[in-house]
Amino acid sequence: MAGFEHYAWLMKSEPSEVSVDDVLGMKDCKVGWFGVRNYQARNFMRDLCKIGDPVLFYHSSCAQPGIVGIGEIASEPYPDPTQFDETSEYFDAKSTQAKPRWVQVDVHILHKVKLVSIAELRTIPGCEGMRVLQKGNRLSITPVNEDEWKALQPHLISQT
DNA sequence: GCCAACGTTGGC
DNA sequence: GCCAACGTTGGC
Repeated sequence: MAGFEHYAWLMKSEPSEVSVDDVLGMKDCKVGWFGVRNYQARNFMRDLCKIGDPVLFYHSSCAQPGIVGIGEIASEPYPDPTQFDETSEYFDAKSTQAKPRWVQVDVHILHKVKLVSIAELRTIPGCEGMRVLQKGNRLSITPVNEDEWKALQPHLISQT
């Protein structure tokens, strides 16, 4: 993806699976982004996520979908262990230790923010183009460019 | 619960 | 390689 522009990442999680509070309760406030089974999303992690890239932590498929926290990419890509776990819903019989099909990165949560709901997000000038707002978007990881990131800043109110 | 949109699968 | 069928996602 030559010339592909990104600055930060928006990463979606269902709070019933892993919420921002769950991550804050984990060691070093860090979580492995397991369970991605979409090639485009995988490729973002494999090829483009860099340690230190800013992350918008987003809750999806819930009563109040939206941005709930700020974090950063905290590891290089590495094989997603759940692909080898026969008891996991993310098990992939076609994946091998020698040739893992799925990778993940660690995400470190820095702090929570006051919810920026998807409805509010749609109204922020400069954020209209965000992938997460596009019809039919289903990627769990989407790039956020620098202009979108800057446009968002006044709306990100830190919460402890 | 509805339903549009999308990715994946598999027969041909 | 085409494409219909199917399953999943996710906001509403």
